[in-house]
Amino acid sequence: MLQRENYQRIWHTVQLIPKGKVATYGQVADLAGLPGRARLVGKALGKVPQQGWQQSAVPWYRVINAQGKISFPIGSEQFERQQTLLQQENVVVLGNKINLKSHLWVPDLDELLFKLSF
DNA sequence: ACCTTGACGGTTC
DNA sequence: GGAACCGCCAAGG
Repeated sequence: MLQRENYQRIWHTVQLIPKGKVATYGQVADLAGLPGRARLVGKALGKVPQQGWQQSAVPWYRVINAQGKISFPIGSEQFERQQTLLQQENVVVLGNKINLKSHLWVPDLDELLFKLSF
């Protein structure tokens, strides 16, 4: 299917997010060559193979929303899990606020040119 | 085939 | 800041 191709692009892109950094859904969508389709990123992440809470090849937890917040209801199990995983990488999460100024991933030219050719 | 539901985001007020 | 609105589109009912 074609949408499977989109998911692959998204997963591939998410894998490039370095440890200790985060990216937004919209940013990932853009980098994956799917501008304007941030919601699709959320969907794709929910369908990551091995979708359990154990470590997957795709660091889904490094993706947050444009407001710098975790997109799960505060207090939910998923919220806690994501927060924990982020904090394990020294990403500061205070009151569901992440400082994008210091933690947002800014891909360098090398990555844009060679790792993502969409 | 129609309707609803999202791990969203930008614009506007 | 925050809330309302709209655009987005794959899945599931």
